[in-house]
Amino acid sequence: MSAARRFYLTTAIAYANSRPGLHTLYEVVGADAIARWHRMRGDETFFLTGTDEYSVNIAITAAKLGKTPRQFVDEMVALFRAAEDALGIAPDRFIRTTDPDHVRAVHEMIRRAYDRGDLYQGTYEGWYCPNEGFRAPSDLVEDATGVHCPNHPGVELQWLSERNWFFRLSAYQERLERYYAEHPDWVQPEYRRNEMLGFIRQGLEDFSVSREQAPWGIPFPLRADGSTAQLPDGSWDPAAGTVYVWFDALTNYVTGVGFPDDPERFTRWWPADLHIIGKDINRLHTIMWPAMLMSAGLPLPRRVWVHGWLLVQGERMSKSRGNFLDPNAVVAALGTDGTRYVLLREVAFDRDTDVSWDSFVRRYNADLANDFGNLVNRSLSMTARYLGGERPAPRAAADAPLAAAWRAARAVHEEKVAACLLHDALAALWEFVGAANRFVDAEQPWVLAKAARAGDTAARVRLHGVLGDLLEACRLVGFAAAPFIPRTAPRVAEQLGVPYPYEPDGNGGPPLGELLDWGSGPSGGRIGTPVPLFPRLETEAELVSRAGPGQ
RNA sequence: GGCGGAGUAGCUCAGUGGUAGAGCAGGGGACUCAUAAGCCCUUGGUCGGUGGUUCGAAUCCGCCCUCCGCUACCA
Repeated sequence: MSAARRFYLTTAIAYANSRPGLHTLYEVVGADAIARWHRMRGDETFFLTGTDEYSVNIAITAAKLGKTPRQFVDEMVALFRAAEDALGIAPDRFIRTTDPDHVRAVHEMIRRAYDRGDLYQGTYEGWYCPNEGFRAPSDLVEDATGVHCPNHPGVELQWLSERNWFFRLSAYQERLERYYAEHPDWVQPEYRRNEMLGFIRQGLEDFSVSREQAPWGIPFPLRADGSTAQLPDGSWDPAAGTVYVWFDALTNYVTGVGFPDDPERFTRWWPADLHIIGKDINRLHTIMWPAMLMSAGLPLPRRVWVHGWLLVQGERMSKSRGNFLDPNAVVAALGTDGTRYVLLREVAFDRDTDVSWDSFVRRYNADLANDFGNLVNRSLSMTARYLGGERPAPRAAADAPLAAAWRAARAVHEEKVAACLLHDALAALWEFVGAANRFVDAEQPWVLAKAARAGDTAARVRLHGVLGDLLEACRLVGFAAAPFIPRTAPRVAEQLGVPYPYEPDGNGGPPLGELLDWGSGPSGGRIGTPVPLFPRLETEAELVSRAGPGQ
């Protein structure tokens, strides 16, 4: 492990068209855990997340509610931020595409593309659904009454033709292929990379980057002749149109670290180390975005991680399907850390996963209440009862069976976090929790305590060693899992009677690695009061059976 | 249609040539420090189908069935 370095990671910005769903925040929770991991390791970390707020749909929705688009998105953003607080998410910046510095960044990206010769005016035409915008021909259904949008079959489609700016993506096919070849790991998991490579090899078409008839958007900064569209009073000529989604949304990643206002800060943080995105926007991030950056003369992100979806009975959890879970409701039931743990352990970060309340509750009870929570509680209770609350030191690593198990678990855990396989990372940690629970039953401290009370000195020494090892195991898991359960980790430390040197967002304190060596905790002292960390939840079935007939 | 992937215990999955595995769920047991938790044992699968290769196949090859991902302007 090298000395502190800088680590910049981002999530996709969430579309602020309605209240947040758990499936949207899942990605942010995962990114937050990775960000905390880097902060605690001592890396200088910048974690960016935020909201995408411009679109025709948002303007329409706001109008239906009798609000201005700005009022509407302000309300949605407040809901996103509240839900993220409830989930313990601590970004270094929450960016909004409506932020003033983002407008400057978008304009600069467009100017650079224009200067490079990658922007030209052309005509965009196609079937337009008033509810959804332009639809690809492959997305349309045709019947006797004509062509319809599959999502709004009753709405009449219009054939629209607009004069728009286009980005010359076609010119980047070769450069993208070369970049993929020279950076084989830059899109992960590998099968996602292969999909994109296949797409590139099919040939790339230019894409439109402006709209004439979408007033709720960032003003397009250029006129047809390339001159500025800014008016003498500083405002922008509406006749120049607005920026369409690609430049508007993707640019947030550079805005977030100072582009173009603060070149020094930007140079320090860019390129991003990691973009975390959902599989539905892979193409935007691994084909269009790199081409845009090449056009702007900027380095490309080092890695893009493509996660899967949360499914409900095999179907994608989504706002439009209406089958999404309210993050606040889940937090109310499982707690902040319970929700974070269950999301990141139960859902595989590299593919789709079916979820349900039942799966969440079972995972919470099995892993948090029964395995880890109870391990901490039983270890502390025995220490209080048998040793009067004095915390014994763990045995030397060579003499402690758990030390070897820890060494193995820690190595796998660190490897899996680095590989973004967060579910596997937690599994490695919990395998060690299982080893600690088996250790308790193998050693039977209650038998040792009885013998010690009867004057058996060897039993007394062994009791101290066993309980010292157990408390050490609890400490190590508590700190290693802290990026995933950041509000519980300090409580673990407090109950164990050891200091917790990190700030609420994971900054400060020594490099985490120093605290994860067996025996690296403070010696001596007393434990705190044992309090269950994760109260066991009753399943729906248990509640029903307990109520009994006629109740 | 093209390219890619997957079908293994009730559920989620691991297992790429040598007598079928894990976790959870279900059943039984011994214990008692603990959040009626933990620990031990255990029920359960002709490893999608079929035909081959091989001394031997979940594992390699052919065909078939089913499912999924990608196949450009909703974000």
